[in-house]
Amino acid sequence: MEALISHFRKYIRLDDEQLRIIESKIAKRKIKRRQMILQEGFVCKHYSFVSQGLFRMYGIDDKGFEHNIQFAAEGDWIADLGSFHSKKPSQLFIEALEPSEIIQIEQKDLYFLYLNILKLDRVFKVTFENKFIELQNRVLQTFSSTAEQRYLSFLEHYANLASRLPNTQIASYLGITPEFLSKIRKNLSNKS
Amino acid sequence: MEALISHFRKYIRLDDEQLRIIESKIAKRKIKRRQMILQEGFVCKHYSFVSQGLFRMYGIDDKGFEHNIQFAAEGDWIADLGSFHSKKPSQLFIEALEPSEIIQIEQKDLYFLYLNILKLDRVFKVTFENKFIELQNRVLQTFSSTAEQRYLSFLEHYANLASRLPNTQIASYLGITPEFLSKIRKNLSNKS
DNA sequence: GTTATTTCTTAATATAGGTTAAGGGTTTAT
DNA sequence: ATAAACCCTTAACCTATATTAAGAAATAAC
Repeated sequence: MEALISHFRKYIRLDDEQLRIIESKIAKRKIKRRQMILQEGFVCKHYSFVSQGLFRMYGIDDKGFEHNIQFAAEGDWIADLGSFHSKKPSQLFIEALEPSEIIQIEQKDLYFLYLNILKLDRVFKVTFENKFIELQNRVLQTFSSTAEQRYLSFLEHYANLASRLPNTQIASYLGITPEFLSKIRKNLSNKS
Repeated sequence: MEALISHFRKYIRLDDEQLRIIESKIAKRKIKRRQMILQEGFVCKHYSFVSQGLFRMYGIDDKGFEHNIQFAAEGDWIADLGSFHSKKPSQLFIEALEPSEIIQIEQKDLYFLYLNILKLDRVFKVTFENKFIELQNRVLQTFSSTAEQRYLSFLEHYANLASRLPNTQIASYLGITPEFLSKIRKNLSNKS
């Protein structure tokens, strides 16, 4: 659980009593490669903090194609926030791409923590604000750059992830097919 | 200033002293149609709360084309959050599409308010979380639907905005050209 | 109320990226 | 160690959307 506690401590100070409360509300889980922690049609019941491993969140379109909307590695939170708060069935899947370990908080427990440790609002305010900024850049880039530019920018910006992900998964995140990514990679290697 | 105060009161209770502090840190401004409140190359120095009117935030690509990344109408916040917090020059523009009125908070004042009215963290946590959910849906939709489906979904979901915006602006938000939107609209009217 | 500016539409042509299909390479699980 | 599953690449053909250009319609400014 240390990973989560030190995550919180980046933003706020916590006394022993507060630590005790937090620890009583969280649970550690080991997740196997390929295992889903959320499936379409189910309500997203947990926030999951990744202490080890790698996940993807994706949706499936009319034609059955998957579209990655987010990856989450060590130090990231992952959940379908819409489903979590509305308690409506999710349209998304969250799957482990590597053997992983997560720390989970249930909805009622998170609300309890928000009420009893007011500073947690700050932690999550900052987290959501940063994620929003990141996503907004992604939207702008999607509309204003070619697939090749987006691929290069992904490699540069997420070098760590890129080396752990199959190209298939990167292509899906970039909004292109694996075949087209392959063409891009060939072009790039010819250039240099 | 009432608009902003009642916005805060949707989320938290504020006593008279807190109201006084907030009111001392905010400023009302009238903005003309076409006026920019942020331009590329400048640091975004304010959070702006729209009490009246309509804005768009956009970026410009290599070829000089504009891409709308967000609209903001009554009750919305608008700012380049990345530039605001990092104090680095923005790559974005924020322009009034209608004669408008905004309530602005400067960076140091917002930080002061965060320190002195802790519950504001909750207000902005919820705001950012909701904006994040919305944006994530937009990303998924961008990759998994055709332009026609996205247009229909925009009309349905943002009926209010749609009726106030020229199609040019909607097209830019959807990531397509005005010409192609025109073709889509023709197709739709033939269908029905 | 007129004029200037912006917005919308149409149509012909062009292109980034998708689809299909198939073979070879790599991982993974046992 | 081996079989099974997955992943990557290539190539020919296809499609959604872009580009260019130009006129008509609507809106804003004076």
